[in-house]
Amino acid sequence: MTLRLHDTASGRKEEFCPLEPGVVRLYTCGPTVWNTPHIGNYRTFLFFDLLRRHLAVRGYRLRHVMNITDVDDRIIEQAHTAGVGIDAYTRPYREAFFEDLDALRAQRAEHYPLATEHVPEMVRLIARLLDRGYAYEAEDGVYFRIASFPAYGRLSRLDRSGLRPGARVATDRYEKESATDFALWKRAQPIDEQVGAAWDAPFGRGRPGWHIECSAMAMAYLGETLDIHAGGVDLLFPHHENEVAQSEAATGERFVRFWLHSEHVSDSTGEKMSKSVGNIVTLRDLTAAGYDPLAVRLFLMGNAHYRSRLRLTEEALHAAAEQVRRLQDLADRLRGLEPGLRSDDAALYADALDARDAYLEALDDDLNLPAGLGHVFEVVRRANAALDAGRVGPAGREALLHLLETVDAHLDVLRRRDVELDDELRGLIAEREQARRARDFARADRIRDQLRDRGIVLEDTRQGVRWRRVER
RNA sequence: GGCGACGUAGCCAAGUGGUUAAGGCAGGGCUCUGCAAAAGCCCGAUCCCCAGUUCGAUUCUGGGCGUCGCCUCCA
Repeated sequence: MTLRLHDTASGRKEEFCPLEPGVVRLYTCGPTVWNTPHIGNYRTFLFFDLLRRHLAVRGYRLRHVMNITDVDDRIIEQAHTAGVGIDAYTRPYREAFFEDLDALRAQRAEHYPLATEHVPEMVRLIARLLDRGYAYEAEDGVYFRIASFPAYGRLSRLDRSGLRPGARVATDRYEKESATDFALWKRAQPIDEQVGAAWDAPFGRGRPGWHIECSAMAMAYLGETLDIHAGGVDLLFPHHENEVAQSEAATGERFVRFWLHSEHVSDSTGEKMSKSVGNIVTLRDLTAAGYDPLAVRLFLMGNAHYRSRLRLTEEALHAAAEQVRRLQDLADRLRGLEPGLRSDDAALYADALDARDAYLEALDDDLNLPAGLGHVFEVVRRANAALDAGRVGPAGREALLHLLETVDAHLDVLRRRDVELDDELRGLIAEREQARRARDFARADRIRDQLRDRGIVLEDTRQGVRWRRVER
């Protein structure tokens, strides 16, 4: 089976094949570092992670670029209010972003270019657009002339005549030929100078518009044509539409071969999570509530297909946490199995291999991880039953571990986080063991309840006591 | 107003023109256990409504109802 991906431009799943054999040029829209990202942002970033990992599973080398927008209106305003430059203002958010990516185990892209470090590339691109007549200078900046690009609106399927008239014109502070023309360059205002957000350019000192940043950096690192450009659906219009217009107008080449868009996360009522609505939940909120980042990872990545909306609820998060635990526990059981002592269940061996094929096939079908996990958990159940019955031998063990390894190439939840117990908790567990050996079960149970209240659950097994942390 | 998506068991969710509509969570019963936990077994669906196409539709078409998104900064 070949990898098929849903391309927004065609509206269909298309067979994926990179321009250059074996190498994928991937550009993904990264964060604007003006504030703490919320879970919705991370869903998108984990979608990128899933895409990356599956491309790697399919043998492609990756050239993945993810921009970091460190200059824009909000950053300038916030920095000014805080009385610092934009670099100082954005630094903590940039650092927090990478910390969160690590906590969620998102693989690193090959490049994370900062917008402020690629202004010359943007200036050159704007100059090119001016030369070719696709852009014009106005009093307050340089604009892209949408009327000069007939294909405008094709990607997002928006008819320009259908754009709601009025709103944008009435509120826009900038002067331009047409209401829908967008800024490539904004002339420096005093506030920009104060926070260090102004650069020299042939067409006047100023700062880049948001859209031009992605085109310039994508082309700087990956060339004029990208295999895949991905982002959240809310970027489809106008951001990606604008990127296509300015990039293709400048180069005359096709900018993107595959457009991939991931859906939103909504709150428990079904409304889109966004800063303006004020219903955002951050990763920190969830970890503070006792959720394992790996459960959050599985929830964001695998609870629903990336093109359908994901509703954040406690039940769904708990379900994800349980799935992580079940996978980890099965892996532990299999690793701890003494090889060679038991006979194999032939059917289970076949099931494990079949499930692995079905899993990979689901991933090849537009990254359908939820469907793939369905195949996997069916075998998880059978594997546990076989382990209970002592019917897992060397071959079955290998096949099952191979299946888990395959799944973990995407999920990456089997490496346990190092969670430590303090001496007091350790002491309590030892004390309970002593009580149990003395058959003082009342005392043992009391200690167990005590630990449960502190978020530690004990399991007595043949190999001795196991403990794990639980939510809250 | 324009464009679009979705509506599958208590919750999340995959999927298909036709033998039993994946899987997870939650819940109930049971096995195992000192008791638990874990694990396993058993238990759950008029596939939003109506009409049409078809030998046959949850799956296709049309209409309705509902939810949501984009058209403005937004992952």
